[in-house]
Amino acid sequence: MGMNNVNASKATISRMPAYLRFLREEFSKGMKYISSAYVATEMDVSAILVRKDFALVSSVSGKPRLGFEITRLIQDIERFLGYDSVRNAVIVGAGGLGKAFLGYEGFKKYGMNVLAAFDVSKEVIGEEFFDKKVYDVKEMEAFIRENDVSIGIITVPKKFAQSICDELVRCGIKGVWNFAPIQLDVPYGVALKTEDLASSLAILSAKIMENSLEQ
Amino acid sequence: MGMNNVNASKATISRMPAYLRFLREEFSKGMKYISSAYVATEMDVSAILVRKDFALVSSVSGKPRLGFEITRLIQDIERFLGYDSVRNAVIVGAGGLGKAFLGYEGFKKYGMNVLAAFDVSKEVIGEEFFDKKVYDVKEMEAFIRENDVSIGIITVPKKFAQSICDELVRCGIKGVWNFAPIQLDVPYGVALKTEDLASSLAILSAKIMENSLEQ
DNA sequence: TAGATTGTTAATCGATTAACAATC
DNA sequence: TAGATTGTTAATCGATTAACAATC
Repeated sequence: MGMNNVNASKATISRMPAYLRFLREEFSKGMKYISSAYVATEMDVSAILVRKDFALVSSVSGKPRLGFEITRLIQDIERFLGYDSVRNAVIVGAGGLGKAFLGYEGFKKYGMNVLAAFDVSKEVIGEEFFDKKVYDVKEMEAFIRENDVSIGIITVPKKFAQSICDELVRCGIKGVWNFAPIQLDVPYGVALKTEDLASSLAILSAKIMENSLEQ
Repeated sequence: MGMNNVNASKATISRMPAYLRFLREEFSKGMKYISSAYVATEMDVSAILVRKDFALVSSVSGKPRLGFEITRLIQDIERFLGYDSVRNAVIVGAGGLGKAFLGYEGFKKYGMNVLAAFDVSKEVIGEEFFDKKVYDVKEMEAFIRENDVSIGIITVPKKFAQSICDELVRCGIKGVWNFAPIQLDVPYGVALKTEDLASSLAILSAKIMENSLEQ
């Protein structure tokens, strides 16, 4: 199930979804083969890096003069990313962000199936958003165990984030995707990925500053 | 205005907001001085890296045996990140994610002031979310120029993202923060940061896979 | 064939870590 | 003073790029 080559670097892994999107689009335009140089110019990476990345995930090599067979690449990347075996996920915190994620169809394309949301507020418990229901957090453990849920998405206010995280871990979750602006502790063996908007914004601001200095 | 040292690496910049959050919290607990070793263990980075990072943003050095003066560090990081001069931003696309961002108070703490949202749908134009109004996209240029808006946040469906981005650039925006799952083109001199959820999810999945192999 | 494009090996670049002297 | 902690210089590690032979 899922990713084959665990030896791929973090950097390589993080580029894969973008390659996949690009390749799917080119394929839908009727392209059959694609060169690393073409991918490189369109995607702002070097051609050598593209070849290295493709070599890492693909079982077949590209053909000199022709390039890489797009359908094959798509298959290989999909399998590499584990999109062939969708993971179940739940959202904890049905606030603005939680609701937005409930309605985001795209996750399915990324190998993740969001089943439901959980919250403590009576105002949202029982409501449905985009055909997905919000349950009482008390029902979370049963739900997770019954539905083979492996990912917990945390979209609660930061002061509740650690305790919700602990609860998810206790329920046997395999990975926590944290959107609260706080550093969480998870035990060894549980995967954690925190989205830090402040960090991204800092990078953007730095780029803006850099540009303004150049002019 | 804003960031001082442009020589800081991307990696260093992206760690700064997390340091800042941590230092603010320790300060609120009554701490006056802090050692790199303490920051390191609490934040899962090495102590040497903490010292290197601090040295890069701070005008004063730490004191042997005592550590770093927290208030001073906080000031220095805030100035480094440009939090002393807040940037104005607008959101384009008042869907689920756009609305969630309108309601997110945290951006102000990160040096960004979201003024309003824009959309094409008559259903949302004129509405208010968390005291912030949704305007017709047609009014965007005037608004951006009148209110000194430097950041455009794109939360529209991906098929509209590039044209909205072009429009923002035409309005003189300095930086684009893109949440649509698509690679955008911006001209030289305009900063771009794309949040790629698929990419983050791929990293999380990879970690989960890695863990499952170890057991 | 000639030429475009691949895959591989070595070099470079950037970021992190190790070692250790300096200092309060 | 002794010891904790800093800042700096060198070493290592990881990722990207350059060079180039292989090949269809």
